[in-house]
Amino acid sequence: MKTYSTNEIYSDLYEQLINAVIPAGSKIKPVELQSKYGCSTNTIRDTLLRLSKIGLVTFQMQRGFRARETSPEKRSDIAKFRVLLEQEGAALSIRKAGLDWEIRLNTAHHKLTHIEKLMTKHGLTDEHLMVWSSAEFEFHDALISGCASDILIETYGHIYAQFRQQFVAQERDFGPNYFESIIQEHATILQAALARDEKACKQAIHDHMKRNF
Amino acid sequence: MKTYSTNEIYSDLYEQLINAVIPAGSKIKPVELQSKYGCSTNTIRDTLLRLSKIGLVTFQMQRGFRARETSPEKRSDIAKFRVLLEQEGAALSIRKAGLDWEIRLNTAHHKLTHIEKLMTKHGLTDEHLMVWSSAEFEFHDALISGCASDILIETYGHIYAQFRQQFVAQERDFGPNYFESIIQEHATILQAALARDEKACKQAIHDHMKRNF
DNA sequence: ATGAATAAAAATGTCAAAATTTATGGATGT
DNA sequence: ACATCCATAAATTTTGACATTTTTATTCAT
Repeated sequence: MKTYSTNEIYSDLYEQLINAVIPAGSKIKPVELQSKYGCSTNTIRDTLLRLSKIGLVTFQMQRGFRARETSPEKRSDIAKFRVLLEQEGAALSIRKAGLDWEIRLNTAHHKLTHIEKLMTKHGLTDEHLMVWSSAEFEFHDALISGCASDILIETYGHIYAQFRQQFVAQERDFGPNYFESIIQEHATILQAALARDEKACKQAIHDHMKRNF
Repeated sequence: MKTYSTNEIYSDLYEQLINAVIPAGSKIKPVELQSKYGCSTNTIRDTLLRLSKIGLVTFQMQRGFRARETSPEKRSDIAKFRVLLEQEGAALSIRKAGLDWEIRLNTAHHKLTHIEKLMTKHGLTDEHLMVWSSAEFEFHDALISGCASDILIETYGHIYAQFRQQFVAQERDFGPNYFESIIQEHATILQAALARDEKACKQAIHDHMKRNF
């Protein structure tokens, strides 16, 4: 049986929360995870406190931990907030960032479309979805990476994680035309960003997310 | 000697971080706090992990805790980000909120000016500064409280705390005309908000903070 | 002197168990 | 049937000891 280092426990729980293996809103009891990870309850507690920093886990004194709850209102809320941050980050990047930002963004987009095309062809395995998931984050992260605001980037990371947690939970029709739309939307965002068109980029970000409002 | 409950330890450390009694960037060692609070090092660790959620404390595996660092760039960064969130929160409130929001805001402003006038008269004791500090937060919090976005309000709270931590640290001339300007700025924000003038309100928020950019 | 290597000290992380608090289920009385 | 109380079980928090890692101080060779 596999043994886990503390960092691996963190990553593993992170993945499970992001992918709703631990469903949003469900209670998380250190005692139950102890045996799986082969460590003390205290180590689990420690890890869960660290996960509560990014907001994937909520914590209340004397009543332990929960995977952050979800509801239609909360999903809408987080989607709108994500748009706000991403629009601002992208606009600042367009205004301030240089060539290396363009390259970073282009690279991330290239990787992303590569995977997305694979997925439209072969359908979506769990493994593909995992890779896509991180490529998608890297693209959006690259988009705002030239904004020169550490706190915005940090916060965006948290919000993106919560967004994933909330939306992966609910079933969606990942039909073939779903990914085709997504591919188009990402391309539009990229184009506007590289053209240094602030307004168009904000619009494209909004359009990309509006199905989640 | 006073004994501390865990929640009191949390609050006490919170205050010390906000008011730079624990200076920004300094190391925080559980062993040293243990004796003061009469508990085990582990309880301190637990509390510090919880404080790291709001960003007052940074944590790195194997190298413990620090009060979040500060620098001119970081102060500028956090001030601008605070403006972004507050502008958005205020604009949404203006658009969506009703009478109870107006009352809440008005009440908070009334309390705030009351204290600010006291301070211009009698100079500023540490105790006054403490009261002012929380009244100032309550005003700004009330301003965005009608935005109907829990995640925005939650995030704003964290950012406001970090803002305090970073700016209280550095000396400022709290001269008599400092507070007079502040009083005027708060009044301008209030007016614009109650007049439901989104643009003017955003401008007033920007002007209120721009000395910190 | 300078810097790498090493030893000593300090700080941090992990554990298992005890103490505390909260949740659960059943008996009692209305 | 319904609520209240109590006893029991379960979960959470705290502790103090121990293992590991990092930091600091010292030695040694260049």
